[in-house]
Amino acid sequence: MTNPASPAERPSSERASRHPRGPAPTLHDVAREAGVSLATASRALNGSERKVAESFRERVEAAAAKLGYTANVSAQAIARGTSPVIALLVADIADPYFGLIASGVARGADEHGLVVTIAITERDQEREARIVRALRGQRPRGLILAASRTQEPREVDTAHELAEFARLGGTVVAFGPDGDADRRIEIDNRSGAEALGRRMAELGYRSAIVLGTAEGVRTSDDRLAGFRAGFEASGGAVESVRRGDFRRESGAAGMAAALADGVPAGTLVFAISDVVAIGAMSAIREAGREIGADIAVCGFDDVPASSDVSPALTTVRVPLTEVGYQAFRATVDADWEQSPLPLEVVVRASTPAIPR
Amino acid sequence: MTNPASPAERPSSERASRHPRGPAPTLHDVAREAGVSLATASRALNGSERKVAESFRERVEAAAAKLGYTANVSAQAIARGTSPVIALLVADIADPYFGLIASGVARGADEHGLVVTIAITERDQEREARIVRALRGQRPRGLILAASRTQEPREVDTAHELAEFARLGGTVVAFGPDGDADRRIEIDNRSGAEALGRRMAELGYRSAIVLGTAEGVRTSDDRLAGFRAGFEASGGAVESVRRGDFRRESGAAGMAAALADGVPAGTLVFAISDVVAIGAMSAIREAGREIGADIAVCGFDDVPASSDVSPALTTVRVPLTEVGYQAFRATVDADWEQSPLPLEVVVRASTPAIPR
DNA sequence: GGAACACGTCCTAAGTAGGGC
DNA sequence: CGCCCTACTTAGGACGTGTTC
Repeated sequence: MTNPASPAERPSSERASRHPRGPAPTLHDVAREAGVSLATASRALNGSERKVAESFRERVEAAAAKLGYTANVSAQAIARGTSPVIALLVADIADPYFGLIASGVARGADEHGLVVTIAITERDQEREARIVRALRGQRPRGLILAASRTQEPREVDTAHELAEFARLGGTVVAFGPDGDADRRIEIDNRSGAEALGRRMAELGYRSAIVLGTAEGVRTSDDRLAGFRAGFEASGGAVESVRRGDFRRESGAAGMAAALADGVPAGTLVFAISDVVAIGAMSAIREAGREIGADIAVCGFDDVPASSDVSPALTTVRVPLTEVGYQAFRATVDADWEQSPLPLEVVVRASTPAIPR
Repeated sequence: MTNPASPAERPSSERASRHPRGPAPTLHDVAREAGVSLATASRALNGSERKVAESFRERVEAAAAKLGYTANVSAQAIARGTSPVIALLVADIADPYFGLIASGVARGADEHGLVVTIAITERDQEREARIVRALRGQRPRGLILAASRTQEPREVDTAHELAEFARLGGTVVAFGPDGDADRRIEIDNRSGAEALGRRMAELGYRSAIVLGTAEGVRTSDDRLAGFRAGFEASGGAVESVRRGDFRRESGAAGMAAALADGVPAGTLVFAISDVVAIGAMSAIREAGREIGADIAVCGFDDVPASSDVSPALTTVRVPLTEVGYQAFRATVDADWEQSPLPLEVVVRASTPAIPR
């Protein structure tokens, strides 16, 4: 008789597989294989500061390799009281804005041997609360809230979840001025938009339409206020503000509505983000108008697509990958301080200078 | 004297926080608070099929809510022998191709109450092996390899890691014909590209330049072979193939090189992906040539940006979010079978019909 | 419904074997 | 010889759950 106590037959409903199934080798198995004690094996592989003689270490490592051993992270997490994961909450991972941020977070995590778990909030407060609560169960080292949210006090639910999360020793990093977070990543949307507004006025624009999101969303409010301040201080006037969300379709719809109401030539459209601006551009084109000399468009973020549309989109460059990387650092570095995140106005063909 | 045995002072190097730190409430705490046994609390909250009297369940739930209890996922993972996570490996999360796939995976995971951990392979075999190995420690339910890889047999390293992963009961889902995976998501790149090639020939194109990636990358090989078959069967000829990678810059560089060698008007450029095609378009524009009547361009994927560039890019639509969703299902459904993933040629302005 | 064990790891205490001084 | 120092071993508790009896 061979070893396995109860091989039994697998229920046929189980996934078919060409591989023989079996339990994962444990540290115990490795120790036995190497002929050392459990404690030594533990020290040799995932070791503390205590030293292990070279010959023993080699034996243990050889045994581990032979058995294909990998430490059970869950078990380590329980024993150590902390698990090597960073949770990242984004509104929509298919949006390049969040894709770039995620990219930066992932790079940092990789450098530190941490794992990134990602969740989609869809900018829904209730969903967000549910997710934070579920993620709390993972006992992550840190939680990065990248989805910009409303200015209004968060519903008690999420605030409570975040507080609870922090109480367990996790660091909460939020984008923007978030009262419930331990640390904040500040993108100076206001100044960036202000510089953009000034620059547009300098180019000769005097009348602008703004495509924003619902009032109360910080990112949108700041960009809008900044743009208005800069544009009006230099002689421009914001004619109207249309509200939508951060999606391309929202930009197209908002622009279409504006066009239906009539948009004089020489008008500038400022969209809250490049993605929205690109949606607006498609609406302008569909209406048979021209982008640039006829209707000018500018956005915010400098997403890669912005330099690929034509005419290329004028925007404010935000170093999003760097932003993500910093958010990660904020999560793990004890004495973290935000490095400056320089924003830069990038003028392209979508906003030609108006000849006087 | 208050309770805590050794409050001690925290080392000042520790992260500052406005929240009092403390251990997470455990099931034990909940049971004590509710005045029931541990087993009952466990059954009431994360319970198996066994019933718990309503009055007890209520008491337990009330206690849990009061204490802000959340089950420790790691502990559950150990006890149950499996953890509620799906690992997703992509080459580059900032690439919209993977962003869309990730979006579909995340949606599926959310529906099933699973967590998605994401890792970046950068299409580096060694990195991939390392990541799979590290992820194995998490004992995830499933592993999705979305990064297309080379056709050549994988280095022993990764193959072994994958086999080991499967042996522990995890399902490996790979894109393309991957011998080491339990399940495969097949995108019919060849047929799609063939249809595109035929269609381009029908539009009147007779001469094409192809921008591909290094030989051996399945996705690229299939698309290239399919395009060539369709295009040549209908009277076209592929003049040259330039190799790069899947990034925008690669498309720009490849196209710039081609332009330096001379590209006659009426030539069609087929790029291995939309992202590459968009890079090529920028190079064409920079060279002072016109996209469309002069040099036509088509791509593959139908990434959102493709309909936003102008002229809009002709391409093959791949339902990427659906692909991601299906990859997720393949991971959890016992009797999964791939549903058809229809590809569709989308002709836009970047490939105008050539008047004869 | 409860008591007790199992899951895989880390950690500590106490003991032991060997080497150099 | 006795001493200390080092690096091992054994034994067992702890972590928070799920799951027999």
